[in-house]
Amino acid sequence: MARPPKKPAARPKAERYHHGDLPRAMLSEALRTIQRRGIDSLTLRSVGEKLGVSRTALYRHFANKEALLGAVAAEGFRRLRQELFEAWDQGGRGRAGFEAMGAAYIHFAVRHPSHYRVMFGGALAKGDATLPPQDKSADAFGVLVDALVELQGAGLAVSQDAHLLALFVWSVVHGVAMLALDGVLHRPEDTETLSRFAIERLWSGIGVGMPAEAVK
Amino acid sequence: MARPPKKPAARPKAERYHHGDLPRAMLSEALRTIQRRGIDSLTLRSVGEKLGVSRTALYRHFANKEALLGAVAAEGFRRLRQELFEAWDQGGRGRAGFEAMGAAYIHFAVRHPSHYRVMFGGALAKGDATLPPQDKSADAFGVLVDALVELQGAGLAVSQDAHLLALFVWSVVHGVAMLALDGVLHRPEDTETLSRFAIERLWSGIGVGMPAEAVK
DNA sequence: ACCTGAACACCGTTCAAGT
DNA sequence: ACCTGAACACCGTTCAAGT
Repeated sequence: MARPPKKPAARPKAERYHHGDLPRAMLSEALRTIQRRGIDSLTLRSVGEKLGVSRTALYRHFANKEALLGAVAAEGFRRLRQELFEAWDQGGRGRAGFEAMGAAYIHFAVRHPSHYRVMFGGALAKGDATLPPQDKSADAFGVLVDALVELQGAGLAVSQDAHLLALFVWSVVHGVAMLALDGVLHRPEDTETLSRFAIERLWSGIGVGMPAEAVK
Repeated sequence: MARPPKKPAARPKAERYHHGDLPRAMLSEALRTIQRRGIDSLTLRSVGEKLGVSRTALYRHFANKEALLGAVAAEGFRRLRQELFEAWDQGGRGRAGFEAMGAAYIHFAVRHPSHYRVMFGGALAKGDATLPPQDKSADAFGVLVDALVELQGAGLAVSQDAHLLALFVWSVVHGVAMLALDGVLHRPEDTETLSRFAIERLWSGIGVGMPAEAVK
């Protein structure tokens, strides 16, 4: 009423995001919410509010909520891919690297339970039509296939279809991760114990070499 | 207006369920919807409508929608438990029985994808407070533990903590099942191939006997 | 080219009221 | 003891309108 508004003033938050990369801001805000309050707390309204933007602004950049979740999933596969490769590479790319990669996979899921759940059962499950242009899960999977091929080349892994081997390895770590997230493993040590056991058994089913030393 | 209603008449559907077991009718209606139209189509309104009952009648028998889903999950574990036991028992309770049990697990998940998803990630994940009185997943798990103990007694399985072994086996079949449901395995044959491979590798990591015949 | 505000259809849930 | 009907708070989404 009283004060003469020379500049538009106010709109402090809106100003911040109008010029920036709104799609990216929405993605990272969605990620934040999912990680900290769970998937049920993610509403388009809350995302808009947090970003100082209308609740329908999202539709200028994403087809709908499902598309936003698809972007969240793709980002998850991108990060998983990187963590897997680092574990494999820094682990020395041998047996130790392989086992580090398995542990890193499970660790990622346990550290980001809600994000991990969005990565699966979401866009992936609804048929290829709604998949993002490049399926980011293929990237993460590719790291695993590459590792197995390299192990085979070094005579460290069984020489069988690498794609099938990789699917098997993925099944095992995915299964352990899901059981952990589903609350079947009640104490954190249980996850650790199963994780170690599974990866060790996995190697003795995949790796070639010592004839399964007697289990004492 | 015109016709004099001697008997209450009408209310043809309501009459049918007032005396019956409404909770059970609601559970099976929910199950039907989930199996045929997916979890997103399950609304309390539709359940009530199908049963000729108010959409809030459900609250007389279940705490809320989540509780209904918990009942759906429990029923799923009950059926899974039975199918696992039958596979194990009819398979001869040896190596063949064990492998039949693994195949039956994956088969159950593939045949009832939405139901299987409700079984996990739902009530199980939300902490012990909301779990049903007796955790029905323990029953299905118990069948697996019993089988492993029996295999150990017959000298067919590695002598190690049966609980840990069972968790490992569960991880593998759960992982294969989830990858199949998540659309990672595109063709049905892929599921079959991975399923067979995983169960065979599983046995050679769990069973005792022939020293891992050379993979040709 | 990007964003808003009102409106719409549809949820789960509560609660006073009925029988 | 069991069920109803209206009401409430909260969704995702559409669309004409603004800049």
